Amino acid sequence: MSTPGRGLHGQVLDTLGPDITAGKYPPGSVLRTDELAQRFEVSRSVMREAVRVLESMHLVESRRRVGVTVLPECEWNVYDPQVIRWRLAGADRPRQLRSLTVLRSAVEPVAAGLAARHATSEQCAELTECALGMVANSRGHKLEGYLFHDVAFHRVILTASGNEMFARLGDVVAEVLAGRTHHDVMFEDPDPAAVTLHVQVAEAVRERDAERAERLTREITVGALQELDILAP
Amino acid sequence: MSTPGRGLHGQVLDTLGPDITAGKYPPGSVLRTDELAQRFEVSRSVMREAVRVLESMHLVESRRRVGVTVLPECEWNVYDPQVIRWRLAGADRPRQLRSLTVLRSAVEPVAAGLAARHATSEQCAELTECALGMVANSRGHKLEGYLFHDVAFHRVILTASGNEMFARLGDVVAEVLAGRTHHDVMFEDPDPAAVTLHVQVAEAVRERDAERAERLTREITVGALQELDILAP
DNA sequence: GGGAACAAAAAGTCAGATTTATTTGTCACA
DNA sequence: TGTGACAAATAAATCTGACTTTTTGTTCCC
Repeated sequence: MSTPGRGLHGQVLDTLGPDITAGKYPPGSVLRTDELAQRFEVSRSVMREAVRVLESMHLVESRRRVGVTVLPECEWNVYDPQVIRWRLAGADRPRQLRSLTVLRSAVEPVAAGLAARHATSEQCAELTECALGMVANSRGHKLEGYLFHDVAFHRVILTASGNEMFARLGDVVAEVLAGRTHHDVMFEDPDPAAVTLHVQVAEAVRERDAERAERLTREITVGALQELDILAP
Repeated sequence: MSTPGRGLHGQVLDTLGPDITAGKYPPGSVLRTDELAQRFEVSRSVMREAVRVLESMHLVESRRRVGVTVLPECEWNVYDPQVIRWRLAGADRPRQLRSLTVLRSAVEPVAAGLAARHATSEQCAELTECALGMVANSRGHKLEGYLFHDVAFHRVILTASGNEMFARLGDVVAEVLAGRTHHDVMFEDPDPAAVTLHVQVAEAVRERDAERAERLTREITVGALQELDILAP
């Protein structure tokens, strides 16, 4: 996944990024460039490049005479795919998954509604194909095959919405779905009701029924929220 | 706004970033570090830092023996606040505003529903205060005062939702609202119906009525969509 | 006790040398 | 003619050391 170690500075980030997002250095901690360069056995220039990237993610702030200060969590660019991966790999993975699932529950229904209006006929076909793939893999512990088509399905919806911001959430959704299948408990076959809903969403989009596509997708995301016990009592 | 020119590499980014996001260098264009360093009259090290930042935003890709390649728009980290600002400052500002407004319409209603469940009493008080501020500035061409309270209102909603991903959209919403007031036509006083809706949302949150808060906020965002002529025929 | 001058610390900048990976072209051999 | 290996060219990647600038804290004098 992603691009591990594209250059020395990338390798430094692969350790330093997760360390920071994991809270190893509490907000306000001060690091010094020279010290870091020594620790990672790289030149100062390489270390500076790494710091610049962390700075662009608002994970740290570099100030003269002070050093590289770790910023509080509320400043981080939590939409940066790299930051998301680092956080998902760390200890607060569960909390991160909850945040992302709530985001999904807000975005995907609207995206589905837009997809019903803007999807090309190719995208409609893709969608149907994905839904059928999900059905075909919904019984008999074929979880990987199911996941593959599930991810593809939601990617098509987000892309077909015609909104670039939605489209870019495809990777996030993929990460969340993969996380649910691999890390969390999902020994059993997927919920048949969920499978049916996906098929119906594909139908609704094909029939240009925006309202129905939105409502059905909302049911899917409500299910995702319930799996994580996120809901009102 | 933001932090212009934090170091030489920042100044380089202030021109190179907008240039790239404006499409001045079409996707696939190849830039060379040395050439750029000469053009901007900075050392190669500074140029490299700038390139690293652009690379972390997925605006460009740097490869040996090839150079710095500009990536297609679909690769960009469109949620990066810096990228958003650059694009809003450029020629496709209208398209960007539409994307962001659609995102708002998806996120804010859900955020309001969550805020009704999780808002602290201080946040409820803030919300009421903001709504009252909007009312007070809703007549007599007090657009700046209105904008100030409007931005604050939506920030509180997003923060009070308790979801960090939502909270981080505060700046985006601020940008969109400011854009509407300053750039687009808004000579007249704001729509009285919108003002009333804000007051009612504050009420709903205070009374912990999640469903009503969500529904009312959806009405607000539908209004925002209509202003930009984004809606079904 | 307050303000100005001074000193130290750390990031910021630059320039040159060197290394490394990738592409591209060439040449020999099948 | 095509294909493989090998060599050269190229531009990024890295390292190093010297120098600059800004900020902060201290000290000294009034």
